[in-house]
Amino acid sequence: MSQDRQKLSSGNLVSNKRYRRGSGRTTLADVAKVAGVSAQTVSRVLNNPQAVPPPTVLHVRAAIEQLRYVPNRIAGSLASGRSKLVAALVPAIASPVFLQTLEALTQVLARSGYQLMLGESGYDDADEVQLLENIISRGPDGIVLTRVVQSELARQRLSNSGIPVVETWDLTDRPVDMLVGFSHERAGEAVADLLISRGVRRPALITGNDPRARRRRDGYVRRLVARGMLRDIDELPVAEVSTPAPMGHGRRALQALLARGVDFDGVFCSTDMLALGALIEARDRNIQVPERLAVVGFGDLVVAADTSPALTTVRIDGYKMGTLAGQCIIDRASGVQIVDKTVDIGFELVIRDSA
Amino acid sequence: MSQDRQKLSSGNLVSNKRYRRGSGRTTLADVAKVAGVSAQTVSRVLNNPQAVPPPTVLHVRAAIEQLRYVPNRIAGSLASGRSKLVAALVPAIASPVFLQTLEALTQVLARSGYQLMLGESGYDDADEVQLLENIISRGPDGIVLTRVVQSELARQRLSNSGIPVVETWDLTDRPVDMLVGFSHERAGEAVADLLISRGVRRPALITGNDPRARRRRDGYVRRLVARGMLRDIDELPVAEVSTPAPMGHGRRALQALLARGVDFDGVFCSTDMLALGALIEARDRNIQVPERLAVVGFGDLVVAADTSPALTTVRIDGYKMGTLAGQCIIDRASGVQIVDKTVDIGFELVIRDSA
DNA sequence: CTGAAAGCGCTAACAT
DNA sequence: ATGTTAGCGCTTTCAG
Repeated sequence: MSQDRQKLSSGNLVSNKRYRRGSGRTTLADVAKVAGVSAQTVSRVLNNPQAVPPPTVLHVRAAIEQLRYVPNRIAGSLASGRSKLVAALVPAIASPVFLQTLEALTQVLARSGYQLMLGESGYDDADEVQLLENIISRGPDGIVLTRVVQSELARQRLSNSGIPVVETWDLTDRPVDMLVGFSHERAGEAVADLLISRGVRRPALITGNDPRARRRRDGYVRRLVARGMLRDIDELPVAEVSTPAPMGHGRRALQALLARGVDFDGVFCSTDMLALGALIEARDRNIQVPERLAVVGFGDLVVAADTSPALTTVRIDGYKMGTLAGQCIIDRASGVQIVDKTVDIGFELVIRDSA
Repeated sequence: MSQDRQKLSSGNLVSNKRYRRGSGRTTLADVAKVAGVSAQTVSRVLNNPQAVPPPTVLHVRAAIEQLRYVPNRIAGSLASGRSKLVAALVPAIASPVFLQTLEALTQVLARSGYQLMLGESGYDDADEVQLLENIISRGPDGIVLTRVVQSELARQRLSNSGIPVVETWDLTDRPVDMLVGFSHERAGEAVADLLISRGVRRPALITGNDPRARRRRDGYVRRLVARGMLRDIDELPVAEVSTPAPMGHGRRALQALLARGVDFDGVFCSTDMLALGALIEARDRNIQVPERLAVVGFGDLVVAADTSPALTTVRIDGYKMGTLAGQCIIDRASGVQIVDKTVDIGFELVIRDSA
């Protein structure tokens, strides 16, 4: 299979220094030799077959089969400057929130021959820069972030790299590059309005402690105050848990709220996971939902439709965000001019039975 | 910043052909020039600093900072034959089952400077070979599969590639290379025993249709037959749903089973998701769990502990599998001899309230 | 401890 | 339509 490598074997008149040889794996050159064409032609068959007459294509393909040749894309990437790799960064892999986005992204990208590189950024900004530098050094053709870039240094590194960047799951006035997201503040406001319209008089809040949950809280509180339900945030019964919060935290948060003895008849949970926990806890305590307690979640996880009572929540189309983000990068790679570098995909209230 | 590139600028006496130049980005050579050392020394500072005297290290690091140099690992990978990339393949990204494995993997790998490449294999074997070839062509230093390799062709391609492979979440007599998993048959058997020991007389089954769920079913049925609970599988009330199955499928599967009018007092659900759905449906219909219906899940998702009643299930340590798989690859990369190429991490029955 | 040379396997640019 | 040449940016090898 690789006994055909002998270039330089007798040449090199200067000395008999023995510099390293190939890895022994089959290369383009091997295929070219067997097929009786140049390496370039093999490369064309692989990357741009319509530039080669069909008989030649067939012939070369036969040689590829025969040698079981697998191209080395690392070499290809170095030569071409394109890696066909896209990096995605999520705060926490185990969090179900970004799964649909990731799945959509993987699928759009796969269709165009891209592969996904996954990184975990955490919720804090500890080594944002370092992680990004590691990613950049691997030369992806695009970077998708499921959050907005935090530090100024990170944003500089990103734009210096020249790599297309898509920030998602949030909105900002100063995107690094492209942006596909929605307003957490407005989502919070919408939930406040909803609860009020459902006759809730004394709203409460169960929330994660990440920046985006805080902004949902801010929108929620602002609107509650604006509509005269509260004087300020100190009047709101709040249970804060650390992100990412599993369902159990929702149960215990509702317990904690109840234990305070303050009366409330509606609760906005900053994630569906928390809401699910609240729902279970309420049921266990025979608190009627939504009659005695209205519960609203956020995210519209797949499970939300099948809880009992079915969860009223804010639908975020993670799938769409992933698809759009992937499309942005593919478009950019193929030189398409992106007109709207910022897309607000909005959100949607899904009224089910819990509020 | 990159005005220092002039090698060949006046040379090249033969002709003035203008072949492509560099990308314009800062390279190792640029740093070397600024620091007044050779490229080699800069490379050493980056990859093996203890081989360079501290003052030189500092000096070179300053130049790196000054130029905001980010190494090009693609070039490094090509030259060294090591990419510091590890590929992971999961059947479905949106499935919560493999999340812990993925997270653990990402974390162990990140600690050693590796980055994860993620691929979605699907549950069927449609283009296993093609996907693998795509992965292999990117030269990962390891491949982690969250299933056992199906086709003979795929297994050949993998072993020919010479890349370390870890299959996980299953057991087989013929692993491609390394294996970290557990026996689905035995898990099924254990559930049968558990249900019987809890006084269940007429067991039922809600199951996904993927190969591994089938093997859990096989173990379950075999044991039930062996213990005289059934004559054969046809006597078992079974609801089969397609994998990956969201919670709603569990609700509807229980409905379907109930609608048949056949009596049963215990049900093994092939995933926790299905069990959660069954639990909700049972509660909605006022079927007491576990008194009138014992429910057992599989997987021990984080939520399982916080349902009501808390879910009795089979605990699979996905985190451990991910950690071990990552370790296998790191060890292999550092030349450590792996003694046990197959590790059975087993499983554990977690008895809670639902059975 | 440091540097020069060679080459990793491929593709872009140019020439035919 | 196909081949030739140079070079992508780094690391390995070898020599000082």
